[in-house]
Amino acid sequence: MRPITDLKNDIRERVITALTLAKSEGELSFEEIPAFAVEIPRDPAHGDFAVNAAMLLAKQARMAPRAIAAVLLEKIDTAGGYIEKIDVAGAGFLNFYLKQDWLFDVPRLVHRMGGRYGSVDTGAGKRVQVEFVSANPTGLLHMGNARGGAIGDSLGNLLAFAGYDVEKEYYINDAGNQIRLLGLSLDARFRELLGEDAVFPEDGYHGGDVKETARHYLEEHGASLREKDEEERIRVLSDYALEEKLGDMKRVLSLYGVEFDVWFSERSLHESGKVMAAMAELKERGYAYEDGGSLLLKAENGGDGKRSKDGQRVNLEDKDDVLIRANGVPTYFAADIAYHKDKFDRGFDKVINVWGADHHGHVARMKRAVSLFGYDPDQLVVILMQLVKLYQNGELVTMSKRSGQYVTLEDLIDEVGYDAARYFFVMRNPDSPMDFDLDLAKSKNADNPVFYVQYAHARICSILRQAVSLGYVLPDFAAVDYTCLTDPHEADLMKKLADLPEEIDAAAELLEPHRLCAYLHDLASTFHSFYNHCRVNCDDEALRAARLGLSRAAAIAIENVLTLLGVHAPTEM
RNA sequence: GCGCCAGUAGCUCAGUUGGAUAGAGCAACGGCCUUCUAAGCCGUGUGCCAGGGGUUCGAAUCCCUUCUGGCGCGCCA
Repeated sequence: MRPITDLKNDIRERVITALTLAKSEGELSFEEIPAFAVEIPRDPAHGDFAVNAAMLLAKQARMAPRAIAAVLLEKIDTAGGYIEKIDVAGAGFLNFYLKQDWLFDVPRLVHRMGGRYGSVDTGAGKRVQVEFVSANPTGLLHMGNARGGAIGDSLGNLLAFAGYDVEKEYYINDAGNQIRLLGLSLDARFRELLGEDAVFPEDGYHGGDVKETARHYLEEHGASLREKDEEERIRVLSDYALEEKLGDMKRVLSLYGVEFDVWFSERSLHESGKVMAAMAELKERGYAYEDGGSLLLKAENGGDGKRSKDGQRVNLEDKDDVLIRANGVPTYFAADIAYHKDKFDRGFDKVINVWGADHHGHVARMKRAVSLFGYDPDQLVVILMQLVKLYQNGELVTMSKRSGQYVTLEDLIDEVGYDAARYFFVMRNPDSPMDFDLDLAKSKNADNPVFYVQYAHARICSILRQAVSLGYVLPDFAAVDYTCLTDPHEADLMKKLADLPEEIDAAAELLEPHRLCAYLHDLASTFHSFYNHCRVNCDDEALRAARLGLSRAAAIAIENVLTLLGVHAPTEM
């Protein structure tokens, strides 16, 4: 049930009927009806809905847009009663002014649907996978992961609310060189702890967390590992670290309100033979070839391995990519190909990856790889997040795994709180680089927009408590008569509430959860304004019931959206 | 060199997938609580939407181009 969509469709039908009629009566001449828009004008003075059909038709019909609009104005059937009037305005807009009756159904609809209000069925049960965070288990979760976590989790919730069947997945990079390097780093720390003069690997992980892990292993299992050979030590220590670090990541992500449906292990792809099987298939299909013991993926444009003078790649389409090295070890690219093939083999209609912008060079290759297995590359969508820069005391905080100096997600949650962290990250368009001012975020003041929204919710809860404490009996809000809500502030709030399903639909289709924050701010603002102009707990019983119901409906909408964002809706502040 | 992303008010950013007079928060100033939460409301002003071309009834939005910044272009992941 979507009031605004229903109204738009109805207006659209009436305009199409009028166009057809005008054509058959010879008043307008055109081949086909253009794809015109029925939209809500920014300026309320331009009516409730505006139609731009006349402008789009001008060339075909060889008439001035306003003249066309004037014809349509005569032809549009306004029977049915909800159209107050139609005007021709501006360059040829048809502005529809509606009677307000439809608005009074909105609060009732909100109360009937409750926690489901705003949900739509656009997704029609299609299966969507959202993969995000997927941080390397060699370190701690950092600001980039925090941004990805907020965006990915909210996006997953949003898509589910829009009717998709959603799975959230975390890809564990538990194979490859980095894990070996982690093992070497751990081994060095382990032996240091035992008083040996261990050589720390050149590119090793210097983070204090690695030392901690080595110490934990020693405390738990003793020093006997020292007697084993190096490969054994590395294997045991890296396995131990993986378990510990993954457990810790799950703990922190849980603090952050992020839970995954599936934790998918890269290593399992290798061990099950899926990586090699995918490579064999590429070779069979003629997309890959062997060269000196290694396997290469043929480039799209012939693949002569062309490079510019400075030795750098000319462009992605011209260069063959290595899949399996001469020593038989598959590259990360090979594993990722197998991983994405596996995703689609699992039957998802759409696969969404949330990646850092530093991986953007990988996107085109991955889409192509997917297409080589016969899947539609458009079904793979990669959301690239620009990087997060941390500032403290006005200076850039550099983050480096090598140096081991970075602010972790857990630090952030401790300092700014769970709600603010989630909201702050999802609020911004992923395309924009983000400067995160730690001092600003730490200062728990009203600068943070999440408080503004939460305050509206808490305020409404307080009003309802007040009503009860005054001895008012709260009616069934789904059955209240709202026709007494004639103040413009009340109309604005009902309209804003009616808009939620449209916002959900748009945000889900565009994969842009940050739109929800903009909507929340608008809704909260509209409510605050209403609150300051209309006394809710007034003496008039009918008006009071309607205003309480309207307020409560606003609280439901706020809570529903905050829940999608993984943010609490406090009942008092 | 090639590619991706960005450039909008003093600052941080939106901008409903091409609509009418470009918006919000912060910051500044002035009003509003002896009745529902002042973390709020109301009011005051600020823009060569980076520059230049083009597309059309209409462009911050689409195309081309220049400039600036970020990020990539590996038998790392």
